Amino acid sequence: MSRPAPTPAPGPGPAARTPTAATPTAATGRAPSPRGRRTARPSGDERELAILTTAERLLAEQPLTAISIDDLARGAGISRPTFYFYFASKDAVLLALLDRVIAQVNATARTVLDDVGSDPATHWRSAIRIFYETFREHRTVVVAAAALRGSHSEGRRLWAGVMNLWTGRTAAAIEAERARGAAPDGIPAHDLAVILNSTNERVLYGTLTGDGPAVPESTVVDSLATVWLRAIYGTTTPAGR
Amino acid sequence: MSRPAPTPAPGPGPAARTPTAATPTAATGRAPSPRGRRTARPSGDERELAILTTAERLLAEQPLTAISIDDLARGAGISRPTFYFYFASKDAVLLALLDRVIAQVNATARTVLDDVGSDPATHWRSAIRIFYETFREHRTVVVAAAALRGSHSEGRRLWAGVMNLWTGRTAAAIEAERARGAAPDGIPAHDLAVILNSTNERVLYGTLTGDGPAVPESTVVDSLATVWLRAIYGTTTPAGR
DNA sequence: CGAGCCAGTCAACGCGGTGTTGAGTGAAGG
DNA sequence: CCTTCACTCAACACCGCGTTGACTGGCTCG
Repeated sequence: MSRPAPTPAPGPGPAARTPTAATPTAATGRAPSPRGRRTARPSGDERELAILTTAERLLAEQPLTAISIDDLARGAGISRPTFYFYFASKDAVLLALLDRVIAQVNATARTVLDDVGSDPATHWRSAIRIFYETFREHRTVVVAAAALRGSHSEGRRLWAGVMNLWTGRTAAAIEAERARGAAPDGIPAHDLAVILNSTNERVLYGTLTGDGPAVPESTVVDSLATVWLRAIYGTTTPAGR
Repeated sequence: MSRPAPTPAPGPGPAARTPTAATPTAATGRAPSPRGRRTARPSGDERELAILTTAERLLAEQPLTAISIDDLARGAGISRPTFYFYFASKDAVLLALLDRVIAQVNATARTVLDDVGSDPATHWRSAIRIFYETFREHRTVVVAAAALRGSHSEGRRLWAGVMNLWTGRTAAAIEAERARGAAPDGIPAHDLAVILNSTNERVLYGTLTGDGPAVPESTVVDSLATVWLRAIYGTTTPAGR
């Protein structure tokens, strides 16, 4: 009964070490122990962080399903029941990890992409590059999260949120380009934005995991950028014969 | 010890009911009982089929992880140990299901797409439509298989095979179009093929599951076709300002 | 300063799912 | 008839999960 109540973020603890960087992100586990912990007793945060880094390390070698909670606990130097004091489940750990990645990609994107773009080509290209770099840097987490998405509703929701944000921005940018007469109509801007962002997600995933046919790392960004430009600015094709 | 030896396909049984339609597809489970069964004692095949249909039925309501082997066995009117006589694991069942879908999409595609195309636009469009129809018809299996792909190496391999086949065809068709001067260069044909097929996979998945931002069912095929045409035939963009 | 609270910890338990063993049964078939 | 072989299942061993309940040691407040 000493479990922390469903209070997500009580106040700024002394140490600035809080791992879950941004986004509200509800807890994962069914019932009992939601994510956060109340006070800032130092050892506590260290443990939480130890769990996260252990998870990231193990994920580099094996899929989430092959990692037991006991592995995570041992890796962090605690017992299995103690693990549950910090996280409600394995999934919750991965979700916390994913939170950090999402926060980073969003933050980076904001600093670079706020201007609509004097030169559209480089504008779109740099947006793609940011996605690529962040995915690449945290590939283990991203790959594991993609797997989670298939079976875990909370994971799906989280990912859907990210995609919504990005397709929203993309759609707005496309509409702006259309408004100034630079891009043709033909597909609703929102749908086109969904398609292009889906493309990035799937292609980058394939390139970074390397299963199935994939685009080589050295040229993914350029190839994707070319497809984006053609899809956004290209006319509906003469398709001659 | 009466378990069937690792013989995948011994000879054509009397009944033409063999469920695993095409592709060699090694067994899934770690060690003991690989997929097939030897002779054609009728009750045997019926059982195997009963398991498959039960799986497909249950998948319509719940994810694979929520389905226990006992559910499958009971649904087919057998006990749990007996289940293992037919399949090595839950995953093997899904893989068998997926085999059928793959065989169907490949077969359908072959009948429709063999000619290079008098009218490119409709050619590409009908290729996309076939994918869409088949995905749609077996959406539960496809969705479950996509989830499996994240954690199961055999599932990954199977899916990679399909994608290889399709990107190969697409790349060949693109190169043919380039050869006759109808399409420009700019991206290696193979890479473009990978990108476009990845796009289809991800977008159709999103549309059929409905999580995250998605393209409406009524227009997916058209929108995708437009993107394909622009990506294949569009020039590298004037991108003016 | 002593009482009490509270973050933090873990041995031990119960549960549900998995895969295996070993003993059967009944129909073909020599 | 007696063997063989496809097929079946009760019972078992095992593992990972999530929970309980008891314990500890530092902090705070009367």
